[in-house]
Amino acid sequence: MRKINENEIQKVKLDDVADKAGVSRTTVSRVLNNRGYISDKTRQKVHEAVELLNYQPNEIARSLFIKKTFIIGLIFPTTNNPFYGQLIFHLENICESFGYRVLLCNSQGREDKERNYLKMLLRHQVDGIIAGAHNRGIEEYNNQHLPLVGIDRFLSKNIPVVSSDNYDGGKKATQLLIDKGCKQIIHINGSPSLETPANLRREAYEDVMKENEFHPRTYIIGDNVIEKLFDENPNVDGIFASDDLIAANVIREAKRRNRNIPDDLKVIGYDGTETTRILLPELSTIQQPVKEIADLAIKLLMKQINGESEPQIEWKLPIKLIKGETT
Amino acid sequence: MRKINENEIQKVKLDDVADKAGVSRTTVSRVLNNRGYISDKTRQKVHEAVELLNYQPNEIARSLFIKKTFIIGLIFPTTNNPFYGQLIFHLENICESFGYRVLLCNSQGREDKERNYLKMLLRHQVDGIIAGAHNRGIEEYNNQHLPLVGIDRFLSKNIPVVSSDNYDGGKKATQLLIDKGCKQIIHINGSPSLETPANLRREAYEDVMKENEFHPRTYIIGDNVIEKLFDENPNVDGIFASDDLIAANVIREAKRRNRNIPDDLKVIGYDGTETTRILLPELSTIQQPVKEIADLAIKLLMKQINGESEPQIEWKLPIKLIKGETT
DNA sequence: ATCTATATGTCAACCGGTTGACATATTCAT
DNA sequence: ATGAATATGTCAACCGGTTGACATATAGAT
Repeated sequence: MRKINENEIQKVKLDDVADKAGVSRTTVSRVLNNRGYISDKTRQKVHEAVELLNYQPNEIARSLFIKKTFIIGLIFPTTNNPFYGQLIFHLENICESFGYRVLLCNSQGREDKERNYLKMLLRHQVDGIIAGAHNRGIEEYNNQHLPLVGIDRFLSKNIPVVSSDNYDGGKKATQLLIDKGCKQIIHINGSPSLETPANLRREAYEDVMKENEFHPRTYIIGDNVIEKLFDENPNVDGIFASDDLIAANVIREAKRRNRNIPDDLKVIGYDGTETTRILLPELSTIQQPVKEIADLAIKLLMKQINGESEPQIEWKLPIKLIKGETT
Repeated sequence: MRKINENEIQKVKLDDVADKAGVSRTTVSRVLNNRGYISDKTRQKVHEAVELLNYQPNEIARSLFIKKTFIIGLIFPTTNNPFYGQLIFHLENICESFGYRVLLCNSQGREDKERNYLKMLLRHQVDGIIAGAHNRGIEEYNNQHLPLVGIDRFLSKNIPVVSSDNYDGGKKATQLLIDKGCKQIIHINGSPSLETPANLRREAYEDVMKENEFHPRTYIIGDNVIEKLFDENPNVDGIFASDDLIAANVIREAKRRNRNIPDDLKVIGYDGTETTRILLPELSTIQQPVKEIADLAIKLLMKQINGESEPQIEWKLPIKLIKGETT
């Protein structure tokens, strides 16, 4: 560090290292990037100077020239949710192992925020984006030739989507309730207007119900849905919630109404995150392969970044049925 | 977008806009940044060109010149934890409202990772860092004159630390167990070698215990601590866990041993995150003011970024005792 | 001694913006 | 008509790296 004048402290830059080592700027850059012929003596002088000055290359300057930032944008509703928290953890982790860093965007399910984040990421020249936000109709996703992968979320018809096998999950959840003898099974799901593969959970639920000659009934998440559900269906004896938090709310409401779980009412959720397994281990649920989803998403993104082609658009990973004490 | 040759597609740049609008590069920059005198006619021409070409300024180039990236680095153990997930959500959110973006780093409690992340953030020229990672002795935190704020974590003696009132939390938790009639109360905590204000939870526990003429006993988190705790203390009737996930594990083990909660054994946790409140609402806990912590941390960071001085180093925010069914 | 191949290093343009210094045009007062 | 003030815009240097083109030195071959 070198003082220019009071208060202003200049960061060490390449030229300082070059001066110290008694070589040119280029030589230092060559040494640091291992390019061209450099004698051991020079190499060492440079490394000593770098060490001595504690030089940290300015990635911004580097990025500008090489037109690559090694930054991936992540757009998800919120880290304050066990599923996304766990997913983002793995995504960040894997990115890091590939030498990429991660700009985090919590879109909070708001289309305007998502759009702004997308623009911001483009201005920041990110090398790719992984999005699992919950909005549709962001046309910006289409006309960018930017590496992009969706998680549980259709972004545009040519953009790969990675998700768990939602249909199978919905099927297994519903089947479990039926096998356990439930007669009136209700499903709680997010709005079907969101174009997400998670809608397949509902589809599977309806298919299985019909196959077994039951009448499917789905409630859409919203204010007081759970209370309404219980009020309108006093005899409900099986509930398939499309995520574990909803399932937890169902359980709470059931307790409030003195419904005994699993005797009077069986409940199964969806996600099976680590946090849920710890906080609510008795919950039956469909566990998503979160790490595998993250792995695949990054793999597909890296392929795009490296210009390799990949025709497959939809990717489904196997889920796992966890039978707990709530069924 | 303008094709240079096959496959390569050049992003629209300032010069393209200038050409389109029939003015110079400077003029476009002036219009976009509202500097100097620009006639309405010129201004409009430029805006039209920007619109037409869908121009997105390259923030990398801009950052390089103005020496400011509007990026804040966040270093925390993992988003896959309800407390950090919620905290990071708020931090990102508030940053966004100030026009800053966030580079996320999951240090996983590993000192080497934390150190590497720190270096990476410096190379990326972040404007500031908020760290709540769980290691000590990262000397790099000291000699950087970089805006820095710790959350629940001492980084260096001049770096502000924001935390909840851990002493008060520990006191209230312990006192509650005593008030409820517990005679043998045990505390489970992280390693005291981590220099975190969270150690005050333990200190308060010990102080309150002694005041009440009880013998304090603390177990450090590790393999099978909980089983060991029960094995070694068959008569334990109160457990104060230093976070809610541990409390949940305690509850699970207690059930396995057919200990009735709260009759035979009372349990209280710490954190009281939204996720815990949903998944395990019956848990008694000390709730941290997560959003307020985030607010204050960002406020302190912004002060540093703007060069304002702030003598206070330690900041404590009030916690809230939530009495649930486990006590 | 001359020529070529191999090492080693320097120069200067470039990435895409920003901005101080400067040039020109227009308006207004004297 | 002249000078000063105001309006409008251009030029070129700069941010801190990277890299192709080029210069020089040394070694080895003929």
